[in-house]
Amino acid sequence: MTDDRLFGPQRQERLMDELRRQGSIRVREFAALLGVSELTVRRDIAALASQNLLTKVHGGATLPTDLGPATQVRRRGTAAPRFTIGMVVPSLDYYWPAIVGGARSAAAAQGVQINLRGSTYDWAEDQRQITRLIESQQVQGLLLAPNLDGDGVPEMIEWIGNLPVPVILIERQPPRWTPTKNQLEWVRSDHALGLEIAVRHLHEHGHRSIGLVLSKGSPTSAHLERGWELVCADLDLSPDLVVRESVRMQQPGYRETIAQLLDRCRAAGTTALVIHSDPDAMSVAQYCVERGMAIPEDLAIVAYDDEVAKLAEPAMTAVRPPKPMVGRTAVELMVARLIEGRRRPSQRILITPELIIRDSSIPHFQPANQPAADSPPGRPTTRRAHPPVRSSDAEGVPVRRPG
Amino acid sequence: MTDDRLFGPQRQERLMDELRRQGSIRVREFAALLGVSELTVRRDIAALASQNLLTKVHGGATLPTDLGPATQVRRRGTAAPRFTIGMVVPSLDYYWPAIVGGARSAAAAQGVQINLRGSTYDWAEDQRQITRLIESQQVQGLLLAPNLDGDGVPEMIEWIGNLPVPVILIERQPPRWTPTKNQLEWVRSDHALGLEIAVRHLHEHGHRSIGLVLSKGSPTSAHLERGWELVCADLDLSPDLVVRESVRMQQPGYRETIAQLLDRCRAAGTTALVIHSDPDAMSVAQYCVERGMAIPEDLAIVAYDDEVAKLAEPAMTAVRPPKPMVGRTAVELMVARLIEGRRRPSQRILITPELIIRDSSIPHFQPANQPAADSPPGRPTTRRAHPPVRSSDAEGVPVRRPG
DNA sequence: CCTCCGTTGTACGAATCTGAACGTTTGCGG
DNA sequence: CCGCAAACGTTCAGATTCGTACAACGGAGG
Repeated sequence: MTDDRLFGPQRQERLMDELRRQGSIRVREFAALLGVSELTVRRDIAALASQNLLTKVHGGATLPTDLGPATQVRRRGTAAPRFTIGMVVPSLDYYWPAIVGGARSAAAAQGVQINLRGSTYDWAEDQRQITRLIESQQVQGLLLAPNLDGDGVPEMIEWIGNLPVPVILIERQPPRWTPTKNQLEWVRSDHALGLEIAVRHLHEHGHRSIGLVLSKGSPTSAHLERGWELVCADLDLSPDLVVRESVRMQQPGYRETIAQLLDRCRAAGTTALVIHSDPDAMSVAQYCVERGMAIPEDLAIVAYDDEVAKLAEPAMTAVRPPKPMVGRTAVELMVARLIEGRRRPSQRILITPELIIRDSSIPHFQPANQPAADSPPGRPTTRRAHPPVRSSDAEGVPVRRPG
Repeated sequence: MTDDRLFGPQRQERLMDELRRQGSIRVREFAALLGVSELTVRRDIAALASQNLLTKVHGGATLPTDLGPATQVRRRGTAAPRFTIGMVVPSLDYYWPAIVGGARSAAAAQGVQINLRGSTYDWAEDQRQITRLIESQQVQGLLLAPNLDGDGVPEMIEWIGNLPVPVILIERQPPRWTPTKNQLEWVRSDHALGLEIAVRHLHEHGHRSIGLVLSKGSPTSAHLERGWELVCADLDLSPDLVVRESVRMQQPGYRETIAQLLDRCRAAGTTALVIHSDPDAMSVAQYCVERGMAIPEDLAIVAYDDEVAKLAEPAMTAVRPPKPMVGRTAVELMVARLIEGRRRPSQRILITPELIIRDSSIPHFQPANQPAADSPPGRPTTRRAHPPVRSSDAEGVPVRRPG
């Protein structure tokens, strides 16, 4: 509670800060913001302009631009400078719609536009789409999700890094170091951690032999497998029971695969499974029910991914990758990048998936609260400000941030 | 405790302390606070300003900044929700002021307040400060940087995770998984990558035997060492020449340490060093100059950290950790967390350091004279080479195991 | 006890910062 | 092309702050 008034240099620093954030400043607004006269703001702007730290324009100031003086400061009311961001995702009907949705909603909030292209998991096709977007001259930035599993990754990264617009990878992680001036930025779900959360959830409820079913060919699998190894080592579990076959219904021979899986479980005394892709998990659950196995009691299941898990019977406990948040964060990061330019340090962001506890992992019980069966070590009995979220509360209603 | 009168140096220390806490000082207020005359305060400020410890401004003083000095503000009258964020950092006079500065400026822009506490690298003291902040009931969130090197880390993490307000760690990375409903969030500089950038810079300019000097006891060292191992493996360099002794001037016996270091360099044919902490790097550089070694030509040096590197002679090439950005990002993340509540998925953010190329790593370009004497086969041109990048070695990108 | 010297406090003119007024310029719409 | 409204910047005035000049205070040493 000192004094609201700032020193001149502080004011100027603040102004530059706002400028870097917003891309432009209007004299009137900034004067009101700081509670100083407009004249003072103009004086500050003049001083900063004389050092080439900003460009004076009628109505305010903008970041100094190499491309000649900017047009005109945005009028009040418009939320932000308008950009168009290109987005190329490998699929428009699986996994990605939620990410695109998050990106769109963030774009709307930021006053920018998304130019979406569906591609495939093939790099050549990606390249085609990207080239087309660039050549259209309509996009100032790109959100990409190329497949980084195959060969030629360094070449891909270099090609991407040399595009004339900033790029942010979504749900992809390039090599540690990229041969570009600014390291390539990315935003992705931390699937390894998501898997770990699932396994620890099962472990906390007494399961000591846990298996993992992976969908072959998904870029996610690699992360899941890594998380699997780490968590098994930490919890002293055997990491051996891993199946790398899709057990989805459409898959030919899926029943045999499931049968073999269950045999292995029986042999190893395994009481819980984490299954990648909730349709696969549902497939296993249904098979079990047909065979007379009770789902949480005889075999606990946690699905990885939460597209349809809540529709299953019983409703599936599932790890929900933060897809909308990935899209949203990528857009916000891109807007910041576009506004602040290449001097902004690059960021790499991991977002944590969420465990949605439903009925396939722990027995459904009545409101009368009973602590988990046998609680392994590390039960923080401290005060919980907010109780953990149970299934019913996860309606699938996306949380939209205000603004 | 003592008599109410302080001696000059004590007063100045107090002033610096207040300055680091508040980001700025007003002569009138500080004079009233200490019960001395304003003139005395001005004299103190003038003295400190002459040592570049602060920047004198009309009405008081601010922390020194690169350009147009100043930082913090308090915004008023706008509709943004008001929060107060507690911040506990282990030191107020080394490394952290820049982070605090970034946090303050972001806080100003977001219309929130920072309640800063200086602590030590000792957990008990941290705990005391944190408890005090919580009990004051004045903070809605906490930015913490506890020392995670010693024992009892799981307990610390759990204690932190059960605080009644959200927490974000800055420049610290807790274990992969934390036993809280929402995984603990953090924002930190990617020092490992920063080191890699430094090494690759040297590698690009022809150096094939590179050494590393680490400051013992710094939390940063572990990250640097990790980056060192990774980059050496990638570039096929020997990772053996690592010194873990401070070579700073104050250090007793630093000259012997440097002498031994240079002996090892000579023996191994090492032509370049990365040295943690720019004062240490300057110390080595000065020693070399005294011994008649030319700095970029006979031994290239990249300093890690960029507090004073630009003041050296020759000006030091340095890796600059993105400290202000770390502070800023943490505040922005906290504000988002406070607005959106605990349903917002947690994020972990890595920010890339920046390589500031000055004169200690590549020969200063001279227009008329000879090209660089007989430096290693690097080109003084600015064209960027494209060093090889191995594909699947990135941290977090697992190698798929057969069977 | 006295003097020397460094530090601190008071006084006051100079310098700086800020804001209001007002004539001039710029941008925008008809 | 013209006119209006907003934005700009020069000028002046009020308030605050700065720093030199000089006096007062207190400890160290002779």
